[in-house]
Amino acid sequence: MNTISVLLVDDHTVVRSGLKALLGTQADIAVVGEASTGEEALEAAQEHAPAVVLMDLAMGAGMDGIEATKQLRQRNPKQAIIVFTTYDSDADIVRAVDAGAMGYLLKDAAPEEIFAAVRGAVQGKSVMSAPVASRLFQQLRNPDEILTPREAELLSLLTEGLSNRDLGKRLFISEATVKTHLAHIYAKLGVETRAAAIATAIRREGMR
Amino acid sequence: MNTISVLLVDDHTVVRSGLKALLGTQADIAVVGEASTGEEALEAAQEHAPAVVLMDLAMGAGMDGIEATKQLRQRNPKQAIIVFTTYDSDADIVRAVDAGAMGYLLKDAAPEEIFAAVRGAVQGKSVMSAPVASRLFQQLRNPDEILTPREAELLSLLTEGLSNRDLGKRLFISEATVKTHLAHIYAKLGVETRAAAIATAIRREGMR
DNA sequence: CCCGGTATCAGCCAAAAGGTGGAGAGACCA
DNA sequence: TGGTCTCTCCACCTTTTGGCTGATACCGGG
Repeated sequence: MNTISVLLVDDHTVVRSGLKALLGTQADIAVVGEASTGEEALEAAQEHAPAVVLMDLAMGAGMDGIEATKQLRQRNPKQAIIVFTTYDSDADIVRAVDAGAMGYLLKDAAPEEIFAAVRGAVQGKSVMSAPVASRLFQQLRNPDEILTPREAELLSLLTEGLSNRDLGKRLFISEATVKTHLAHIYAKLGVETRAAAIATAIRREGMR
Repeated sequence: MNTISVLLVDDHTVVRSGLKALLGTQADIAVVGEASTGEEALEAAQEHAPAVVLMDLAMGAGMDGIEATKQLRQRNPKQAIIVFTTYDSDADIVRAVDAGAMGYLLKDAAPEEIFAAVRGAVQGKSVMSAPVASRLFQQLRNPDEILTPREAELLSLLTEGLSNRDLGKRLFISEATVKTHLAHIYAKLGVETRAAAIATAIRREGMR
């Protein structure tokens, strides 16, 4: 069996060395490079031609993991990329899949899960952590919850704490229209108040 | 020079092994134990009597890092504990200091920073990452913004999207009292609506 | 060509939230 | 002991939100 070459992309030193140590225990897996930013990842991929890229989404500065994933796939459509990140937000999962990620692991994944994901990726298999799979499933099962572009725009402004009047001014629509959109958003999110909408929006689009 | 014994507490396998590898490069530092939950941390500290504990705040399940820190200090007031976590939230920093943490590092800290923190901790020195220090400074400079315990409690429930009535029921106080607290919170946070309060609260207490 | 989805707007009414001002009780500290 | 902080509560009033119903207009697919 060929050994699988892996490129690590993460801005946290400890995470990189942890992954390296972990993957080093496997005879058929070898870390051939590391990068701490999206830009470095592109260079390193060019240089080492890794079979699999383990990619963090949140990079301290510069190009983020999603963008790096897109560009890597653009340059080499066969490149296998596994997202390896801390939080599982609906938005990130969808964006990662769109960008062309083969798998989506959370950082608290068990070592076996990580090994399986790396081995699966070279065979074209998708592996993802259970919570991620569950969320993806939810997304597919609840198409009701997908907001229209306008609604999403409004929701995003809503999380800034704006009032209906301000939302109207900002979007050049009447307060009545704002209320209509909000009612739809509440229904889709399954909440009754703007407070709850903001809470779910911020939490699901990003963290925890 | 004596070698410094260190206990690692983090629910992420990769973070633990990364730290272990990193600290292993230093002749005067030795990892004597690992724990993935607060409960395990207490046991391990009892068993290994480490000079320094590196503690993650967010533990997947069970006792969190703050609570574990408190209890460790209670059992051994001289125990040096360094918080080592991903995000730097104002609330967490204050709570960690209250709980008795000696230092506060972010996970993207440079290796040298981590070594310095460990070495400093055994000498009673506090070391913290620059962003953390900056936030602490802000806290001290803006005492207006520090919420009372009750207000903080209310704010945290507020971010769940509860109504005033529900807040009252949950905290066993009248709706009038809820409104009073909210008015104070708004003033301290510099916002005018609950929506904005939730937005700032969630954003500042936790995530980027 | 009609239908479903989207985006826009209106009016009405009830409920919730916010602003103002005041007040009493307990804790803590100088 | 007097002052300050915190937590609790009240009344009154205005503004904001949310629920409901209904309407117009555009667009794209069947």
